[in-house]
Amino acid sequence: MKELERRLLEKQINLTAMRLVVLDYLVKQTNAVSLTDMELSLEKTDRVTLYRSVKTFEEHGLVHRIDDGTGVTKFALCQPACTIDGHHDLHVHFYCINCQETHCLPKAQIPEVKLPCGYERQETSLLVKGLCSECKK
Amino acid sequence: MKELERRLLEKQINLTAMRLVVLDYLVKQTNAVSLTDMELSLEKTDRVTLYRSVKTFEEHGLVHRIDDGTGVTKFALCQPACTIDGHHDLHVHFYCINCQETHCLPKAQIPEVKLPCGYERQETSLLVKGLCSECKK
DNA sequence: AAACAACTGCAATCGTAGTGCATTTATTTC
DNA sequence: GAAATAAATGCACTACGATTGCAGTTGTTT
Ligand SMILES: [Mn+2]
Ligand SMILES: [Mn+2]
Ligand SMILES: [Zn+2]
Ligand SMILES: [Zn+2]
Repeated sequence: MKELERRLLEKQINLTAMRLVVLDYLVKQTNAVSLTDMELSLEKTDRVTLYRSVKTFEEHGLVHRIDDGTGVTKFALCQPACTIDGHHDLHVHFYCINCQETHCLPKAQIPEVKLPCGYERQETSLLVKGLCSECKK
Repeated sequence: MKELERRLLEKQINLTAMRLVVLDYLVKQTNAVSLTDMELSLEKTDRVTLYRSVKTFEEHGLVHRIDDGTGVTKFALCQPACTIDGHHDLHVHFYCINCQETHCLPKAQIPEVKLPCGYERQETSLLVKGLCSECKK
């Protein structure tokens, strides 16, 4: 439990019961989750509070949001490098069209992209859709 | 005008007045557009009909949809290679955080991504956010 | 011209994101 | 430790894009 608290404090996020519950849930996930996922798994939690908890986490560099093309935003824990000053992780995300799960692929870094002259890059996201290793079998 | 008709027939899309209007609009755009953009620009058009026209265009490989992270789907004409059998264009998309326009960057191809063992790629999308050449000046 | 298929337009629904505000809980100040 | 202040929470409600149902229209076929 101390581990969860440490993780919040490390990112300068005030401790609350709710946030500990949310973080506890997030660390147990093997794939990215939506607000609805959380809402269904964590009984007795208000969606808006979840929304704001995750938003706080995101602003402090504890979680990042993932747009997997489904129209529903997913969230997952960040790599340690992310701080309140910004997200500094550039990994690929994968959406399985069979099981419909969204995974972070931290080992697959997003390659540098050559932009046309005059364009300035600030963020890059790369999404691959296909079959995950489980569904491929 | 014949040009527009040819373009629809080429993709095996039946000709209708509405579809010609929509295509005419699309070919004049320099950036990706949302349904709302079309709705506002093309007076006297029903949003649902636009929705279905664009959907048909997409299914026949005439336009592709772009998820630029704003939560609103954008559309743009495809490169010629796309057919009813699928979209075969792998270019980068750019969202300008200043002018909020979304551009296709057909000259910036998406590099190949190494996936973890067992994953099968089917589609890839790469979005860069930043400042476009106009807004950078 | 009857029969059929494709297309269109209006109404209505769905689902997620987001805001406002009052209440509760935690922290600071005296 | 009580009052004042700030932060967090929960409920109600709004906003808006996506999508469906269905009836009416238009276009084709025989
Ligand atoms: Mn991730
Ligand atoms: Mn494009
Ligand atoms: Zn899968
Ligand atoms: Zn711009």
